[in-house]
Amino acid sequence: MSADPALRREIPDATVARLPEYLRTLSRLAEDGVLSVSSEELAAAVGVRSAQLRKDLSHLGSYGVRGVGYEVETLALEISRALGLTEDWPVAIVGMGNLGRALASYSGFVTKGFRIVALFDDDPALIGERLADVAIRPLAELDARHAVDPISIGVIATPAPAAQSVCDRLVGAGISSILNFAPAVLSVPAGTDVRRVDLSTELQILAFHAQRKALAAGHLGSAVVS
Amino acid sequence: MSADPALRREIPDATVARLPEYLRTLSRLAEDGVLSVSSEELAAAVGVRSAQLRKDLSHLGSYGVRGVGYEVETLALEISRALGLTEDWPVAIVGMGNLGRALASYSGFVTKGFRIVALFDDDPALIGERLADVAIRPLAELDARHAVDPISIGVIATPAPAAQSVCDRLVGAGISSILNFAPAVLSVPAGTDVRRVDLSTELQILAFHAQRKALAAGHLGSAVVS
DNA sequence: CCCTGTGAAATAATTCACAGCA
DNA sequence: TGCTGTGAATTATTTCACAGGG
Repeated sequence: MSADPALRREIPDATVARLPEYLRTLSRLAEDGVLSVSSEELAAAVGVRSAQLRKDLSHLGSYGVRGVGYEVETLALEISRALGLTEDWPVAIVGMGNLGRALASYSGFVTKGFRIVALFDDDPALIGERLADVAIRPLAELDARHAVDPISIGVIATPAPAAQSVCDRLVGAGISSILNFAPAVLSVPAGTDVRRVDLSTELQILAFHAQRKALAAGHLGSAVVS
Repeated sequence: MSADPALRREIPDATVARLPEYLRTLSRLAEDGVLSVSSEELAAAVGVRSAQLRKDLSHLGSYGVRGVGYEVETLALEISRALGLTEDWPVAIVGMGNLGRALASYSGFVTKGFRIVALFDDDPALIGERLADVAIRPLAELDARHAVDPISIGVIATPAPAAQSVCDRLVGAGISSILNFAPAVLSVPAGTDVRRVDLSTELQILAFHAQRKALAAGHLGSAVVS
């Protein structure tokens, strides 16, 4: 009589950000033949505290068994459902350079419910090449392709200068969920959801931590001169 | 008489996570010839609130001018310094498939103070090939390479099955900062800093938002049946 | 004035600690 | 008994709102 708790209640952003990680670890456990895990075990495998894991999962509903733990298969399915991965998400990737190719063959894309249905690039030398069973087509065919068989998510993997114009084409075709790997900030009309992945952000944060460690360890800062 | 405020005080993680984005936007403004910005303008360009921007920057020190704003160049330099990007970070990339190649040529790596000094892959067909002015070498040469000219950060861009053994080699060579793009959770000794980038996480979060929007808009969940 | 930098207030996220069920 | 699920306490982050310098 009521919809999925995962969809009714507000799930905190911080929790949503961790769900993919839980799902990934559960998938690994399932591959290893593990049938059941306690919050303590799963939390350790993921690298969070068990209380946080339980609190996070409580936002999706009650899928554990008191005194026992969680059934791996069931929990993985419920997290998938909460994330929307049980729906069909036809994905198009634009830009078939090294990054686009890496994404097209990235195991996490294919195994997690995303269906790569179209690959676009305007380089004539690449047109017709097949990757992951999909032929590369020129971007001019986007609208026709979208009309025949709608695309839910567009992934931009072009160099930065092309990103905005590609984005405009995607939006123009009616695609409102866009994942942008190009190092460019895109402007889009309201109602379009753009997320950007910057491959160097984590490297910069790693440098920050390395610097702190170096300072704490040996040569303490530039000056503790009196 | 005291070290850099950026390095003395504790900078909140949430702030550190946003600094690369501020820096990127400032770089773009600098390219466009903008000399000065107010917190209001910069915050709008980045997509955060001006109060948050000012609070974040206050953790690094006082680099603004009251009544005027921030000098773009100066602020970019101070953020770079806080992140440790004014230090030299020699980076090695292991795994020269599509992802490794994409990373080697990723503009964000090179322009943000990271120096790619070594590329490794064990595929004999790739040995000797040059990318971004660096020749691909077999991983067996890691220790020798590290001894001659130390590597600060190792980037793993191999398929998942190879990731743990590559990681062990990096750690064995004495590299304690590792960025892992392989879809695998790595175990490392204490003192090693590993950060993982999962290319599908953001796609999953995008699907989550798309699902919510779909539910809110039209067909409201599976049941609001009385 | 205008805009920064920052205490104080409000909100969000995490952790604790235990009630309650299998 | 063992472990989940969750209120309550704690801690972190964000936002407000304004003092104060240029």
